[in-house]
Amino acid sequence: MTSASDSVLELLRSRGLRMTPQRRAIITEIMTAEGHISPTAIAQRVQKRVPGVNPSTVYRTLGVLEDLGVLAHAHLESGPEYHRRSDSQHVHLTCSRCGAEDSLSMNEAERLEQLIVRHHGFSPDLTHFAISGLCAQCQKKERRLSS
Amino acid sequence: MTSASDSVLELLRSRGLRMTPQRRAIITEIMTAEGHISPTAIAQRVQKRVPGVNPSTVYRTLGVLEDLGVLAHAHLESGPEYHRRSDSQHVHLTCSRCGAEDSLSMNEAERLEQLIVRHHGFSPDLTHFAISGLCAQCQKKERRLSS
DNA sequence: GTCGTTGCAAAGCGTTTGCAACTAT
DNA sequence: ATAGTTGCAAACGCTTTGCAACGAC
Repeated sequence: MTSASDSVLELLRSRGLRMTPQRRAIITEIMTAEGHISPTAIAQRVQKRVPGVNPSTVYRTLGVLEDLGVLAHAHLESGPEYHRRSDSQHVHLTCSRCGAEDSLSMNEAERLEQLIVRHHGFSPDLTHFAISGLCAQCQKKERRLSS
Repeated sequence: MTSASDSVLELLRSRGLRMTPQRRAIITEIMTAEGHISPTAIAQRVQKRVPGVNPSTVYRTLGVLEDLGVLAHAHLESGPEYHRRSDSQHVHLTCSRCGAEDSLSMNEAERLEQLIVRHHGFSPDLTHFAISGLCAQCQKKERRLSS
């Protein structure tokens, strides 16, 4: 976590960018967050640690970190979510009925990606958009309703 | 097209809802649109035919039609897009580099869906979110850059 | 001292909502 | 006449922007 911040620091420096208290707080927040987190949520959490950090600073920092390749964002039903690029390694499955979230391992995802690339020449990144559908429980409920 | 509007009319009636000139215009626009179309675009096009139609009416109508099962929406990189539910039958592939759009046939999509449902019990709807990635051309360009 | 960064306030954009007037039925 | 529907204007939530003050280097 500290080491993660440090390597980001180096990256920033190498591009003539600076490490400020605000950036440090934002980076810490994301590095300790589990999975993905929305810009708004980051703004709120950072506020608690370092009062006075403006949302626009959060957005600008997220942009910088994404350009540097430290972060990436994905689109879930609720909107954009950021995560460390180093663990983008899962595909979001979100149930459109109950909102439950599950995920595909990268192994499984890669098999799917290979199928697509083989037949289309298109090389998909299944982590960028979520996959919507019905979880096992809700499938049963739907069957009950329709019968 | 006329028959499509007519069947929607019946659906509305059967639920105690009404067919107004505004709705007729919106329905016509979507029924003649190719593939998918954004709420904003619908609003603009409808404006040209029937000046004075308010965007909020468009949003409300889209909601009604989606509840009735006539329409569905998908999430592309540019935001939500509506389409006739009857031809939701393709998966959007969008190139994150050049923006090119391609699509997967439902045959291909179903194979993928089966793979997921088999291993996860989760029944995906691959039409709801686009799939991001690199088109064949952009893959080559990326390779050139990184070498 | 330089130049990247921040906060602020304002504006942007797409979307939603309350309400009174309207109109399809 | 009875609801459902509309336009309007306002508010919404998220995000972006211009700019002057600030602060990391």
